[in-house]
Amino acid sequence: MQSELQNLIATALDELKIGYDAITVERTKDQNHGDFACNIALVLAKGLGLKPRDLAARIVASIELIRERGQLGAVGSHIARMDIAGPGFINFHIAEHAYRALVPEILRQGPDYGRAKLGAGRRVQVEFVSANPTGPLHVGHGRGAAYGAAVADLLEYVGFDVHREYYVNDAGRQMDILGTSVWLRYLELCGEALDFPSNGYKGDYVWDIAATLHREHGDAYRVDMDQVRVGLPPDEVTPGDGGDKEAHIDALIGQAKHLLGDNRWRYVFELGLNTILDDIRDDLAQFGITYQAWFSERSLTESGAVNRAVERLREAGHLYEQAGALWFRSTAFGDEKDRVVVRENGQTTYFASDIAYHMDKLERGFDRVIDVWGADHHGYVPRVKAALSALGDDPRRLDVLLVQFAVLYRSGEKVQMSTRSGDFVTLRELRKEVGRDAARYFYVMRRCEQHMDFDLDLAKSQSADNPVYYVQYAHARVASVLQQAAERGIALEVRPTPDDPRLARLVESHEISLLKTLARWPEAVESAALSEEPHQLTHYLRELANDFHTYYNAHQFLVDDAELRDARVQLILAVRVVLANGLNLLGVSAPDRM
RNA sequence: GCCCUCGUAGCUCAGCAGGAUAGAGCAGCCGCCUCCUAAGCGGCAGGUCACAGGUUCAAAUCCUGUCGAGGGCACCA
Repeated sequence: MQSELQNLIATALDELKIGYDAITVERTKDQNHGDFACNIALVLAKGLGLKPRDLAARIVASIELIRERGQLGAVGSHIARMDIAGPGFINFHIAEHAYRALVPEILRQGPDYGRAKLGAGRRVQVEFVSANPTGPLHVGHGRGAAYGAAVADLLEYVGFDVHREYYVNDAGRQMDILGTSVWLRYLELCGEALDFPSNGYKGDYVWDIAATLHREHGDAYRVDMDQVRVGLPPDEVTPGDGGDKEAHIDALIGQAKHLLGDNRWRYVFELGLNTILDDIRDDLAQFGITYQAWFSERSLTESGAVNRAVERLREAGHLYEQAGALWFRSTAFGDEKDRVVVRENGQTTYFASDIAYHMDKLERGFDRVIDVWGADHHGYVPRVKAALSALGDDPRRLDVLLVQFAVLYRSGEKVQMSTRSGDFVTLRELRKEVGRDAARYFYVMRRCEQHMDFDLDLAKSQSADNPVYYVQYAHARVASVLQQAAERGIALEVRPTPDDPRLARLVESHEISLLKTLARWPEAVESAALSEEPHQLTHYLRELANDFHTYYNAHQFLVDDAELRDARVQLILAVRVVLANGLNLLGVSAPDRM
């Protein structure tokens, strides 16, 4: 509709021999301004030395002329009226019959109503969550999960070929700390007395993994604590007690690797990694999120991709040595400071892996690559983009979406969290407490760059205040009406046929406004997808549900007049289709009964 | 100190590739079930769009500065 109007105005301007750059046609905010508005007269008036309203009048007159010549086609009959308003806007009023014709169309398309081909099959990779497998997902990851999944699903819906990926940080010091934590808990289960390191992972899940090791392998991994303690620098138990928790945990990792030997260390390490990864995978699946790939960081080293990336940077002349380390001159590409890629000890950094990973992504041929990261990683964006530029790639192919933290509130109180101490709310606990639907919906209600207050009490409440139930209830109500019809033995004739004359019976203001809202759905999807803002969907759905509830309260659907009844039922069936499509895109169920 | 994000109604937030009288949900007040689920609907009230400049036909929206909130500035991941 919008593009048809744009073409129409373009034709009129050509006719008037007026040049222009772009024509914007927008939905109006105010019903009194019609359905669509165009500001072209305001934009062009000054250059032409005309008053905006006069120019607008000439454009409208030109359109009328074209219409009289019968050169407008279908659009011509869709425009009921054109007004010149305010400072010089041209307002278009769309005929009601154009809206009514949408009902059979929506019913015919069903789950595909709103689907688009904008992406034209272009390949997009969306990487999201990618939390370190050092513990279960917590509520912070939940937001990235819900948001990333919604963006991916939206892009797919508008025609992109979407590849969802989870980057598994299965290498590095944090994983070593996890392996060591598991082993120490295991030693405790074996009866060894020890002071658990302040920097170790203290969550109960570490005990669980240790218990598995103990149950399946008895004392096979046991080492005398006196041996472990040899040469161990003191831990920092309370701040300022002279200990060093970093040095302490690093020494413990060294002891674990040394005392267990390669094979046994590897086993403990893998047990921890795999147990947690399985848990994360299961957790996300129950949250309605599945991936096309789980990409291992270690595989980048093993396949030689990391070395290859470093080599490419070296060949391009972007590396230099200093203080025994190899640095990437990222400042040449807008970063704040240069970054180390190979450490003094010869090990590559996490950043080097990330360069290799992003290089790999682009080599795999994705037209676009989207990373969903926590906002705490924002400082990381310039250096990754710098690396892509240095490799000769276009950094604009990478889009990094930063998700702000979610702060939980319970009875008005902020819920405190800290990963390391094990004192955090897991995603699993959140799902258990508020349910998958509420969690998925609440997480995407806000723009991702907006700090979010997650009100647990509201998410749990089965009341009108809860926006999820509000939308789901509208869906359930439609089902309920059908149920009623069946119980009363009313035979509904609601198979969609084009030009169904009975639809002309939809004349109430509630019906017209509902039709207009339904017509906006494809635009809402397109806008939400292209701007990567699923919250636009939640706003749209609330509006649609509100229009429906208002209609429900104002009019009876199952009336005696069969024509009117069938027309109304078709309308609410169309509402059900759109509600279901919207909820489905957000990973929320569309129940028939509540 | 430098960088990023944010500041809109009592609260939580939309609106921000400039557009017409700044919207919604909670909370508050007043109404609506002999009728398809009241998990619903209608109405009233509520604003210096943090502040100060600038850009222009037009600024909550763009630019600069100030103040405030959060985050980031590792040879950690």
